[in-house]
Amino acid sequence: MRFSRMFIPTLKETPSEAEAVSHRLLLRAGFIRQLASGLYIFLPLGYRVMERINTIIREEMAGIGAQELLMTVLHPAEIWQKTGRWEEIGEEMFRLKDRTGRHMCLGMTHEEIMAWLASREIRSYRDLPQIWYQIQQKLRDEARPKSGIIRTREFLMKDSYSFDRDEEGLEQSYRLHEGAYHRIFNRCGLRFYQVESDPGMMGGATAHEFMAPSPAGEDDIALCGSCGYAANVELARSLSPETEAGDLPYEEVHTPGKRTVQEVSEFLGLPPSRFIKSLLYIGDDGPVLVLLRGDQDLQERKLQRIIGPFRTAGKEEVVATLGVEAGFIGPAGHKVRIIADEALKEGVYVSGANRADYHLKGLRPGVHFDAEWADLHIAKEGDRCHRCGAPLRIERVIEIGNIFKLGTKYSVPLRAYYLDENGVERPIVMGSYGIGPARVAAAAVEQSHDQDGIIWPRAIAPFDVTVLPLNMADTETVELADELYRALTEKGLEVLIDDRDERAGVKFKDADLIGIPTQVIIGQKSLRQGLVEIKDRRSRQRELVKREEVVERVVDMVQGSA
RNA sequence: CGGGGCGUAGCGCAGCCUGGUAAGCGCACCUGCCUUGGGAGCAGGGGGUCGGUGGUUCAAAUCCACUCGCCCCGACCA
Repeated sequence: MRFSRMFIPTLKETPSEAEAVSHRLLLRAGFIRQLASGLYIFLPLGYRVMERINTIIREEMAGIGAQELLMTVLHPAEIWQKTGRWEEIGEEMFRLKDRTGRHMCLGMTHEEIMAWLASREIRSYRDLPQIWYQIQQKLRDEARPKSGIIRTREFLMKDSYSFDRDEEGLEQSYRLHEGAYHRIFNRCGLRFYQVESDPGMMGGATAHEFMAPSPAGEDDIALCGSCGYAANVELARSLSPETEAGDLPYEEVHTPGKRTVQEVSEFLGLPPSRFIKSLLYIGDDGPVLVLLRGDQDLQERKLQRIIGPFRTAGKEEVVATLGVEAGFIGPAGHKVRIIADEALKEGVYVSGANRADYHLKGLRPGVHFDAEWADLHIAKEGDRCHRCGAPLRIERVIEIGNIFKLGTKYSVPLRAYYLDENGVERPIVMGSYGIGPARVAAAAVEQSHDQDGIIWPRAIAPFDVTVLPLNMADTETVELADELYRALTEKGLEVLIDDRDERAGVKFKDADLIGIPTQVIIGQKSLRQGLVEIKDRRSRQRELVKREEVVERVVDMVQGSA
């Protein structure tokens, strides 16, 4: 491909709206353009990267026997109504009517449609198992699109769905995907973790996410370097640091105006971990008092899993429900449901005395109050692993893929049943598995760049090699460049030749920005000695090679580390 | 949806507080000369209803109201 004929609008300056590294670089290097909030156009370079990622995905999906198909973007409402998600999902779903007034939506995922297809076509256990996948546009009216290509309203997604007879079959399909995902992300050159995740509204029990570490991410994961425990902090368990031991006499103390743990802690000279935080939430089934150790914070997802949707209680609600104002609430003597974090099971604590301006020392769980025990706190850096006790670390990550065991959540309402050997009708057991190719690309840029630009992993770079004839006015340079371009292309490499009539500096800057892994630089000075320079974008190392040996050397480089 | 910020030429910005003499700079773009190993130089040139609407005023990029759009933090994220 000739640079002069390819649409590569590079930018010297960063558009002001771009914050995330991947957003800035993809914009500057001419890979993407923004159409509106959360809507991005992939320019030729960006599209090439996406296609290379998709090719890797297709190869690995084929490797586990998955079959590619293509569904529609527009869905009739009835199918979504059957599973209840038409109502469950709020404003995030784009909805519209066709000309006859029929309700439709734009597909944000395809569990329903896949199950619908299966319900019509799969009759017998002999038809199972199946794995169907597509690489299809998804639309979600995101509350807050952000970070360039990482969170958009319209995005490409590889989504596959497995159909099995039973849990055992599902387990196998799940493992196949797990393996394929590891191969895909490795081939794409990403650093990533597989972590336990919250199945959430997808239903089902087991779910994992594939997470690429990056400060531009939106999730945090907890990792144990010792036993390998890895989980999204939404559900990560952890042991809080031991609290200071020492008995406290059971007594009420006057704490005028001291409400927060911080204030009372300083006032009484005791560490926050000796306190019980009492927080009132209002769930669908009424108020719930949540108890946490003073040095911990509530992981709302964990509470939600126990009591469903909830909100914090207002000031008046606190007084009306508990008879005391916030700041002096204690765990004892209330009629509301009380759920306490497990970290409070042992020890002697200080808490509110249920009386304005007073706190209570010497509180013992099981003696002075009772509660349901649950894991409620957010796992923090420095907490210990609940499995092996080693310290946990927390990392910020981009979710690049996920795998869910769905079970029969979609097959039952959509009547996707098959007949087993005994002629018994059984629901198909499903799994669903996603990968966001654009996030893979963004994560690659986030993880692999320097001051000058992108450094593409070889397997997903828009081109394998770029040829830079520095002086287009020099016939010998141009001729050699063309010759090398042809020879490299014949070797099966994707080559971009910068044939623009630009100064050397411009070509160097653009080449580094765009991030093609190997640069072949043809300058007059070296050429007079019959030498051509080969530069590795990542290491920045240059080597001078005899002009006859360039092709062989470049092919080695490209294939060597691919 | 709550909080914050920003809309002036393709991009990055100044001007706004203190209304008039304020449509300006750098880059990019076009023409010519020159130059060719890290975003050159000189000369000439094109391009902007100052996001939109309404108001205040003799006069609005500048003040006021409304509105649209974009970004960031949070909530949400099937």
